[in-house]
Amino acid sequence: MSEAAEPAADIPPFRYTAALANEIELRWQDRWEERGTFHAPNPVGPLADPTHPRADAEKLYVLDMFPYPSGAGLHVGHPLGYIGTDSFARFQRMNGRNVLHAMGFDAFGLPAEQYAVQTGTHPRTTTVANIARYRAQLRRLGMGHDERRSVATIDVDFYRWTQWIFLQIFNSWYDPDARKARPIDELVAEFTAGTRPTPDGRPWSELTDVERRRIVDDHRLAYVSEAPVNWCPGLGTVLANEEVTPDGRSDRGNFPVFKRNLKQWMMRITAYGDRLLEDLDRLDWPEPIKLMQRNWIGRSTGAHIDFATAAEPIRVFTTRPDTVFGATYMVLAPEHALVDALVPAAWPEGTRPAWTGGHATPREAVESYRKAAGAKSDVERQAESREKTGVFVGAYATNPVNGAQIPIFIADYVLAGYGTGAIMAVPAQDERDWAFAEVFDLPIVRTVAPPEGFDGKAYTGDGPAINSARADGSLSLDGLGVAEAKAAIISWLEEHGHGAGAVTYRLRDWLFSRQRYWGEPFPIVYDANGQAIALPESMLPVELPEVDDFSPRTFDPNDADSEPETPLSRRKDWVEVELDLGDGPKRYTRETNVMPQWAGSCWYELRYLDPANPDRFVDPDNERYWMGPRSAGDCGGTDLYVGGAEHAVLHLLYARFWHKVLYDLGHVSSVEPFRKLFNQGMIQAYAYTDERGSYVQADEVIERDGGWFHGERPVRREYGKMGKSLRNVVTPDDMCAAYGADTFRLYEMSMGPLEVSRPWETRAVVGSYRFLQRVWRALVDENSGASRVVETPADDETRRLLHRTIDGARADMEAMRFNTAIAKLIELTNGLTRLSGTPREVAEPLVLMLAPFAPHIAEELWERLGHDESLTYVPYPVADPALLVAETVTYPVQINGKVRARVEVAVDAAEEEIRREALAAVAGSLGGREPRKVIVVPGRMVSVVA
RNA sequence: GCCGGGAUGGAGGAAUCGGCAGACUCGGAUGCCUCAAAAGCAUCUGCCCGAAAGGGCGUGCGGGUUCAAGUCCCGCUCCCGGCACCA
Repeated sequence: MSEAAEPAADIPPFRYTAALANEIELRWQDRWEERGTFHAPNPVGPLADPTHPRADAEKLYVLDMFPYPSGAGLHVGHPLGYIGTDSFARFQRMNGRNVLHAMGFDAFGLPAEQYAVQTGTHPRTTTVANIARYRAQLRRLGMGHDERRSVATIDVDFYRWTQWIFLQIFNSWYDPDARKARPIDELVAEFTAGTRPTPDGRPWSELTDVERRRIVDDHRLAYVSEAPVNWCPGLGTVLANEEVTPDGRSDRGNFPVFKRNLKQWMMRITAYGDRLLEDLDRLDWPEPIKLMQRNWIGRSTGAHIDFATAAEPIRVFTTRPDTVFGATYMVLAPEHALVDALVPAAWPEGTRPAWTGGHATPREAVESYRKAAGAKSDVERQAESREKTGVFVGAYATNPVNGAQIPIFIADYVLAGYGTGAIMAVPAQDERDWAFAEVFDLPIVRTVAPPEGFDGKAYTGDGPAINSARADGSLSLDGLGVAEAKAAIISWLEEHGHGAGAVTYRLRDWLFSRQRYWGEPFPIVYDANGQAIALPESMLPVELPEVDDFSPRTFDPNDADSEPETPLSRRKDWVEVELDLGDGPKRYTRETNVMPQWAGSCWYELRYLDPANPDRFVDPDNERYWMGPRSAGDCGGTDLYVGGAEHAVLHLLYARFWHKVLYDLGHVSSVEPFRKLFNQGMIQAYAYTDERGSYVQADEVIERDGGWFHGERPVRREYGKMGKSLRNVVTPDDMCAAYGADTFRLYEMSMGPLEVSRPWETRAVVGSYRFLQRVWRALVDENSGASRVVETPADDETRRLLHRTIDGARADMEAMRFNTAIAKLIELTNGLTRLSGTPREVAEPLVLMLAPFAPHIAEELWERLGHDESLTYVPYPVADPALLVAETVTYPVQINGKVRARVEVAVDAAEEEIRREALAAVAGSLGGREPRKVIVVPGRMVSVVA
């Protein structure tokens, strides 16, 4: 029988127990809140405070990726990054910085909406409750957040500015000559003045209003366009690729999914491709993340080449125009617009049976192949990457450089969305083309000589061009390297009107509308002509209206031609409005899509700076102070941004894009939103399944005899996420109850480097608890509660240990190596246990160094040391350099790489003396022989070669 | 398949610039305290041989460079993350 709830009677009354920790923690959390301890003063506006001790200090903006407040609350994995940033922020406050650290909530999103569809509970109700829970949990962990700045994306005062930023983007165009976004009015002015030609060359004055409107809309950074999506009539929604199963059905409900075009709002992020790419060089981000963004943007240089056909010419993009003499066939994406015009009535004379797919006519073959390709999801098209499929369309194209007639195929390894959706196939220099050529027995002509001994198939490397000359001698690339050959062929193509040098990107424009309820409404109405019109700023916010039913209208699951009807579209009284937009009252209909969840996370870091500003999304002075460039050439942005690597591409790219638009339009002074990025690892956990494959409660599993058991039954262990369904969740609340928040924080920071993922292990938490107990015991007598701090100076050894600790801990803290900083604090503390009392000159710096990790116990001990004020703004200890230098150095002496002896010599000993001492120490091992070589590395070691 | 990252004791990890591998913590062992247990404290704890002294081996695997390699180079294996066959 265990009566664990009752503390044993003989525990000393003043021991640091979980109960005492909880009492201390709740008290200090109240005190911090009352005193506004973590309020960071702004330069201007309601949060300005010239009397604040850090009002004139150097600033530091520390940012976490804000969470989506899920119904399950936090588990121990979530706060890892938050504890890291809080520890860093607290350290930097002690270094005199004015630190801004706040936490908001990314609160629009699908889970609350789906819950609402199921239960009828308004997503706002659920979300607001979840946010309250998250706030309470974070407060309980002792986060030093400025709670005045805690915003949520669902707040009307927040999303009115999300809408405002949308309007800025809508009312802008990208000027490629200026390389920046400019107000759309300036474009109109240029057209009107005739300084910018219209697309078809007609004078602006001769165009109708609708024509003008169309030209302008084609330039906007936010625009409406047909975009291919996964339309699921059975659910009435568009699905993400990951929600579509490999056989083309919906994950939820198993309905058919159709890939088809729908009218969608798009953002012209591709206009910023080059700047998003170039400015990566100015960011202090992990190289792997930058590389992922570079690959995602995927800028490639090459050429467009036009291949003549019986119909219109086929334009291809290629990065290897130098290999055009080796183009022996062409491949179009099955969806390519030109395919229908190319297909003849019958197979041409001599068409090989293998090319027809067994069909009687090209039309049949094409349609059958398209159907098969259309039914495949993108995932499946990838999975089948090895087995090349395709079909001849029955037509030929002319290779412009040598006049060769080359067959045209369609194949799903060519994607409609990249480049021009068509390729010239050069099997000798491209592996996929080689594989396809092998399947269809197509000719292979090498145009780059592979190196001697090359026995592979396609050769993609550099080498002299071969077989690359026109018969009439007017063009020859032979002998040129790849780079020179590219330059030569591009100028030939340009001269003869067959093509031109070109750049393409992998990056595509951003699909920005969602056919859902729980998101920001667009500040857009449509007029009688169906033209999108931006609402004026004065009509913001467009509030999300209440609806009876949160689900979209569903259709017959097989009705591929159905059109989405969003929840908002059913509120006819909201959709139909009469407005005066400057030309008298008229009737309009509102946009009934909502924005994607990304919208709020694209700019929330700016709102933290000025959360209550009613006039602007952020005051320019506040933005410049917290995020502005620090020097010429600096890109500005937050000083630190911590979050998981799963956002490496989408969120971080979208947020950079919005920020750059705001910069171009003069609304912010920083070029980039996040100057420095740090990717924290994930806390993972073991889960256990029994013989039936059901999960068993993980904390009831015991390890014995090299296996795992739940009761008497053996269970299997798997490693991965923490989750309710896996029955392995451990919450911070559990840890606070068992040990207190300080122990929990300290443990998370000491488990390993912040950037590394690692398994959670509850039984190891006690190590951090014991450490805090030892610190407490060093300063407080457990039996009497009296101070154990003595005013006598520390002995020399203890003092040197202290200063080595300060020196090392400070360096570790600067570099966010919290685990090794904590190890050093433990060593210092362990060095105090042999003393009968703890000298104040050691106790005070120890408490201060502990404070970033375990702020509550540190505040409590600091108060017991006789200080009235919180230690939040007390300077972090500084080491005395004189005490860091040892008097002697112990040199290991190696013979042939193995340590055979050690010698201790004075720190300033001459090399000759070290050498003499070392040789004397290993004389026995050498047996009188002369060493062949002796290497003395000052301060390190001596190496003898026998 | 491609791209990126990683692999160190029973476990998490340390070694920051090529210079003593295993700091610190968990777990384990032994002892002190205790009627007993818990808690706490102390000592030990990479593997193998050995009673010990001592010796040998050792940072995923195989090579290489070097007086010296966890660290650098070449070739593999496995694990984790990302992916849009990107021409």
